[in-house]
Amino acid sequence: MCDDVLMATTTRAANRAAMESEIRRLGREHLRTYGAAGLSLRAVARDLGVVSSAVYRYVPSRDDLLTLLLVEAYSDVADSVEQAMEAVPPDRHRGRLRAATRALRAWAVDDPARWALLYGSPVPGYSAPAEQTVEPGTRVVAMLIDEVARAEADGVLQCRQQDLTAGLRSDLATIRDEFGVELSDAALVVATTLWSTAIGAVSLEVFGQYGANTFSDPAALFDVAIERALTPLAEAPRD
Amino acid sequence: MCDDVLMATTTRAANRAAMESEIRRLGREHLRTYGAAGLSLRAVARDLGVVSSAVYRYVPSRDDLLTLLLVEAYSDVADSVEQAMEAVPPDRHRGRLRAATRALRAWAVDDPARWALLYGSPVPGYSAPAEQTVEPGTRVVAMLIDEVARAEADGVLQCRQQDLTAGLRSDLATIRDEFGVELSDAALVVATTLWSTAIGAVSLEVFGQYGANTFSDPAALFDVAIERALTPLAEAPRD
DNA sequence: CAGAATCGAGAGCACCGCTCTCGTTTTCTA
DNA sequence: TAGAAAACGAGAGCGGTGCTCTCGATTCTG
Repeated sequence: MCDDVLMATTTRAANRAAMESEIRRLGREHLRTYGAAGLSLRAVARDLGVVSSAVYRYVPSRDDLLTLLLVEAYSDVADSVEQAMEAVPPDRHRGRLRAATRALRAWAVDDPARWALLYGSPVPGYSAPAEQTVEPGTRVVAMLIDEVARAEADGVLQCRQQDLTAGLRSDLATIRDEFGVELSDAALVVATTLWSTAIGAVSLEVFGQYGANTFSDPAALFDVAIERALTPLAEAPRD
Repeated sequence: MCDDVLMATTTRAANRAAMESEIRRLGREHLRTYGAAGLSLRAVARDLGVVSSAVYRYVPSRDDLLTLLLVEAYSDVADSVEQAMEAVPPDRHRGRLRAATRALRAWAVDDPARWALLYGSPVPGYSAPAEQTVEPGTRVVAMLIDEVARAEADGVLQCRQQDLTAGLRSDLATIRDEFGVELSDAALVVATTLWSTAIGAVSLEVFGQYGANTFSDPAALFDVAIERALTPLAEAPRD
């Protein structure tokens, strides 16, 4: 009896857990295959062998499933970047940044649809709930800023001060506070520019802007663009 | 009679022309409002005061309308960039490139949905026909490359040669041929990096990756990122 | 063990892209 | 200028979408 009750209890809960994880899995799969706007709950239901209305027991709406996958993707790419950075010694700032951007690109190339979900055009009619997406969504750029800050602290960042508008100065101050990090305006500009360049280069490649068969070695092109963005950082020995 | 015939003749043709331009206009409007994936021929038909099947007399399919708007957008942004560049004297290469990227950003900020159509995630299930989109789609980057090439020819481009892989060298050679322009590998890297940075910075801003109220002056941030990408170019007098 | 919560199925609503047919109107041509 | 041909708009229809509601059946719980 007790066993029965426990069985029964776990049966329900286990079924629910299995269902939810299966929906996520199929969601990822459909995202990969059909893209964000092509994500269809009915199709997921079909693959699940269940009628369309049934999935609404587990997922409030299509947009909520999208949010789920969005948060998951942000976390995945951030984990991937983090892992790549940590594989390089902490004092090799340039090497760590290089590894970070390479991991970013590799993740995107491996799953273009999820990259599109994160950094592509917003899905029409869908706006990601900030309270769920901001934290995982800022992890990557936070790591870049942090690394540049540590490079500056170590005195290996050589960049001439640019003329900045008062508005921009105050914006940069806000960001500094937000990420809780100490670095100069110039260093912060280096970090955000690196970020822009990386996002731009990856998106151009992944979204097919280079044309079908233009580059046989897009990774090499990506690297030289990143190296250009990294010029203010001194090369560490054996970097 | 002759008048009648002419009237009649023009009535048909004029009606068709008016219809087609109205569909384009409504297409642009819907694109702006609902995004690429939200572009619906039925909705256009409704706004046109006509039954849905009627618009198929003028547009073969939804995707063809999308292609139409895509080509139009590529041409618009290229025109805008071209105009901005031509407003700066031909010898001020850095100033011209600055003006070009600023025009690019201004165009995108003014119409984010069309920017998304050009440089955002591809619309699922839709792939732009290369024979129609490649030419207008490469105009902007062609202008950037051309300007950098002329800067190098004028001897105002100072960039140290990077180590490039053999594959990348041959890719760059292909591009040089494609655009029919003479410039060094290093200069071509400068140009493509500038392009990446510009696209990345604009997309980050327009797609809302900076967060809702992070930057009060995103144009200033864009400018400093571009200036960093433009460092290899000497400043012209009074630039 | 009975009441409550949960579940899957199914019908239904409004929307989508797209195709086909059917009268009407306009244009071309003999 | 009269008749053939082309173009046109309306409407019905097909299969797809997200999402809501109801209705029995199952499962949990007090």
